[in-house]
Amino acid sequence: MAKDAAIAATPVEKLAEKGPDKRPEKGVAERNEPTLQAVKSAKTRARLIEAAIRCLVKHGYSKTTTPKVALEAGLSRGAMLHHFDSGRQLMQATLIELNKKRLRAFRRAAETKEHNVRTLVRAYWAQLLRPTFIAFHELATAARTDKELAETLEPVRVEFRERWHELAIELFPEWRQDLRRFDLSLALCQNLLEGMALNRLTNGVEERDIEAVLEHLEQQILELRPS
Amino acid sequence: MAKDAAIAATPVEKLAEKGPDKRPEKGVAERNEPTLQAVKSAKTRARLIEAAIRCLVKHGYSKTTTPKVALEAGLSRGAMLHHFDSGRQLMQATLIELNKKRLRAFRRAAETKEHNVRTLVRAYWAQLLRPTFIAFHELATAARTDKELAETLEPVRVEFRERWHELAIELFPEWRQDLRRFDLSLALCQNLLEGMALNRLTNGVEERDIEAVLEHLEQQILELRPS
DNA sequence: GATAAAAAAAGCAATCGTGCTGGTTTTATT
DNA sequence: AATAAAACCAGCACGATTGCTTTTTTTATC
Repeated sequence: MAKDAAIAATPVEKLAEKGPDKRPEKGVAERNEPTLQAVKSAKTRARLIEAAIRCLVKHGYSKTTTPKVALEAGLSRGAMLHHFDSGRQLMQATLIELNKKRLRAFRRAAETKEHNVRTLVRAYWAQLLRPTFIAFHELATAARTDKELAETLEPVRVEFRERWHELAIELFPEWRQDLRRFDLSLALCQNLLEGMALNRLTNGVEERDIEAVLEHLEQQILELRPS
Repeated sequence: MAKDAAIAATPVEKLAEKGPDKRPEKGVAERNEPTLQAVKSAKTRARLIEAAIRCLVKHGYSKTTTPKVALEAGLSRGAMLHHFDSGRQLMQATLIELNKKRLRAFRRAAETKEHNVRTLVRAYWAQLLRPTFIAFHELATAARTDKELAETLEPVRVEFRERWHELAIELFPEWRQDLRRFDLSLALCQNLLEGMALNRLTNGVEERDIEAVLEHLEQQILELRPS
């Protein structure tokens, strides 16, 4: 992928759905193609993004190339560049999709299980073990030295933080009393778990320590909770 | 760098100092070149490794190429390959050197400052903000999908853990009473701080939260301490 | 000072990834 | 069924990187 960063600064929205702009409704001379072809396009785009995610997990960012992604998606490279003007655009779209996935998983976990600190901590930890997070981390790491990726990542991080904040305060409204401790709890949870998840990827943490850390974190958050 | 992984499995020791094998001492017909040229060789190797570290920090792993490293070191690419048979070997040697740097910084911090929990936490945090850790993280991330790098990283991680463990227990011998809590404290400290350091690199954590987390961690460790 | 070895530089072929262009098939609408 | 617009595929040319080989320079010892 890669290629030296340049000017860029593509609007984030455009990346999310470059696809065929669906004309509103009718129009005399205007051809109003509803969305039958657009659906296929969207599916193909999704397939490419999924393939990109798998490649990031399997080969890592540095070895994730456009031919590999196309092959993984079962498409030709030409078709791929028809949907994404460049390999970089694909990566940016992938980053956005990864964020959506993480947020979806979050909300899902919050809906099904009952809302106590333990389940929420466990739910997040479970998320960090999935490919989605691994791929996200690959891109986040690359974004440190890739201006365009960084520009895509920034709003993503903001949204993630906000959504998580919202969700957590929705589940535990009593925490509204002390937002200071609330933020601390979130920061604690996120950084500790993510750090452990990352270290785990390359044997940087003893497997037997994990459970103890999880339990301790839960205890900590409980003690930080207001009433 | 990169290039598909193959067989490899080079002994780690060899990577650290491939240089000219210094003959023991004397020997009749044996030419006993002491180490005058060897010193220069070692210096050049060090220069290359330093250049590699700077490249990792500046460009990230995926864009760290042999020409860039050679340029950064002020050497020709030919000279570089004279000291390291391949770009990958350089990366492996760099990984080992980074580990040494981290351990050195550790011991240094332990020697100068007085030994209380706060200073040790702060010392580690300070380490995580330095280029050494950034470069290390680039290589650790790459190692996840690079077998050879992973083989180099494994003993590195083991040594780091052991040394840190030794040092900490040396500074706080009272902790020997409860190794369980001791391990927990170390895991807590390492994963939380590293996670925060990594998130910080791409604006993944609010700057104002950092201080609160640090203080909370210190408090936590103090409460985990035996007497 | 001569000489041999190491260090450094320069050059070479091969490979690979990228972006793009031209052409083919599919799909949707009239 | 015709047609136009997509989705898709194959192939090209450029640039970059890699590992290796060959040549020059430095350096150390006799």
